[in-house]
Amino acid sequence: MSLRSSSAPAARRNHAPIFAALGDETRLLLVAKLCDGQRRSISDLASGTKVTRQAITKHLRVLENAGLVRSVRAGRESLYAFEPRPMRALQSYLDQVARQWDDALGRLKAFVEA
Amino acid sequence: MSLRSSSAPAARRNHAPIFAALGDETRLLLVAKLCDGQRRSISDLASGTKVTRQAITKHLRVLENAGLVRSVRAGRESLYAFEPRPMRALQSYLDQVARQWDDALGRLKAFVEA
DNA sequence: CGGACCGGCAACCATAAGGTTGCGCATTTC
DNA sequence: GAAATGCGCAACCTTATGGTTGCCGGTCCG
Repeated sequence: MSLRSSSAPAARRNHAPIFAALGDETRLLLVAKLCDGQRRSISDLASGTKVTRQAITKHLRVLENAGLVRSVRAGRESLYAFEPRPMRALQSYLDQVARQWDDALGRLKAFVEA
Repeated sequence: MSLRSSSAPAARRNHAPIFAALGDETRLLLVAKLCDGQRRSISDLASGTKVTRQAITKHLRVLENAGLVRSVRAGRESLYAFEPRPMRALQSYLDQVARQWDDALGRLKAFVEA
């Protein structure tokens, strides 16, 4: 399946927001903190960063809209947890691109050696 | 190696711009077109899209600054080629995160069954 | 009950991002 | 040489993004 087949545009439309959500240093930090499986509160996640709690809240919402984290309200605090599915989707997308590239190189090599 | 080890911040600083560069539908389309190994001119890449040539030029510059493509001037046209290294870096970063997540799940499972 | 803690909401600000139009300059092509 | 093609640059516009401050409502704990 080529990346330009009929289903590819949908794939791009789906993957672009996830890439965008990961395209920020602060959000990558949040993902790194959360992917150890622990649920964490906003204040917990904000401590140790240079920005305010509200900024972290905004970043968490971006991640949540991309499906990369999930939040549950627990008493007075809301706990965030990592959600692995979108990143697995990115992995297979990158694998597709890499495979396409390797195939192209393979054909070029075969052509040169012919 | 944990994602929060001393070298992890540098990794995030390096990877965030690449994720950001891929976080746009139009740029994902450009990457998909280019990862077949063919060099293409700007006008070529712009044909078939809904935006103007200048918009495509801007997107190509973003991709180039992220190291995802390389451009060579050839006569009156400038040809763009895919550059695989940054995406390979993203692959291993995503693999790291996934591994960390899987390890955490494994520990949780072991704890529950203990 | 009263204070401390957690978080949501709204307003606001500065800058970046994505896109357009217009123009000019090389390079091809006829 | 003249027309057409490919591109870069600059100006401009609109909206998104990342961040802040201030305030207010729950919730927990003494």
